[in-house]
Amino acid sequence: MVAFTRPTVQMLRLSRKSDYALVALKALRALGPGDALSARELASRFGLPVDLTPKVLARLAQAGLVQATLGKTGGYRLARDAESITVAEVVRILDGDPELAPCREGILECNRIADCDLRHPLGNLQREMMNVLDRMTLANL
Amino acid sequence: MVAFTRPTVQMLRLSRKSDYALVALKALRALGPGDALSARELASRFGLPVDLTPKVLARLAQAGLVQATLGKTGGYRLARDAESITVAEVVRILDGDPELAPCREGILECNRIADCDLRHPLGNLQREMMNVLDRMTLANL
DNA sequence: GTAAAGGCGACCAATCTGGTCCGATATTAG
DNA sequence: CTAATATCGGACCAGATTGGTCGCCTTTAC
Ligand code: SF4
Ligand code: SF4
Repeated sequence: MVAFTRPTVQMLRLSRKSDYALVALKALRALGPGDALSARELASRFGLPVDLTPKVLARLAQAGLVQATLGKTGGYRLARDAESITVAEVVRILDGDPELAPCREGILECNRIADCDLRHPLGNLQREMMNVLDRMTLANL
Repeated sequence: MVAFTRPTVQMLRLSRKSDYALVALKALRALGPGDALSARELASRFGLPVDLTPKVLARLAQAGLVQATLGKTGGYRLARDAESITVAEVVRILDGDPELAPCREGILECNRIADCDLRHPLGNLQREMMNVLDRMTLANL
């Protein structure tokens, strides 16, 4: 019953969580020095999933990117300079360290993994890609 | 019954099809000028899925990366210089043009898409990423 | 004490990917 | 002619990941 189910490419894509995280971080960055924003406020302001947003923020807090204040008037604020927060770091926090080559997908392991002349070049590629994501900071995005 | 089901990150990853394509292309590159390899041979030599390999090769043939020879002694060979075949091109052929930002996931469309100051920066990032993949040719991988 | 906030774990539904199984046709070597 | 190859198409399903929700608990402001 859906009009256009354009199949979407999942590969080489940012996860939704990372996207949400970037949205939230960007909002926190625009905050005054003493202010804070609650997860609920962030969610309602940007239309993010209400129950998922706190989880994302919590991960960021664990990782030390944002600082959480408990209590009734609590909320989140940036814990570090916006210049030191990169897209790559956010991705690592929320999705884990990605591997470009699909050598191990879940339980499946590629049977050529022992002797494959593709792994190392792809590893280099991956590092280059992450470097790109690492050069993009919260400040200049 | 599986020992370590390490959850794998699907994001920022090459699809299996693209991986297979690279494996096959690399093998074709090592071929003599007049020789060719059949999909069946490629599959058995590298342990690729027998029924999927012809499909992948067919896509590459459509795109003009490899040349298919019909008939009993047919097979595939590279149709272009290895220097002109890039990882990015293979990905585009097999998975489509990836978008870094998950603005549209299938039917879902992000509700902030109209006014989002994240899209354009992420678009730039995406272009940079694809440039990285575009600089890696079949020759120097 | 109460309300509002964060933290955490478990769970379920939607979705995508990969892989398989079909079938039919054109082409070429031998 | 026969066999083996490529081409094209589609339908289908099982596995895995992702995203989203629910529920309960702790902490803090007022
Ligand atoms: S073929 Fe090589 S690169 Fe691709 S998955 Fe297997 S081991 Fe990794
Ligand atoms: S928030 Fe912006 S970048 Fe992220 S999906 Fe929505 S529109 Fe795209």
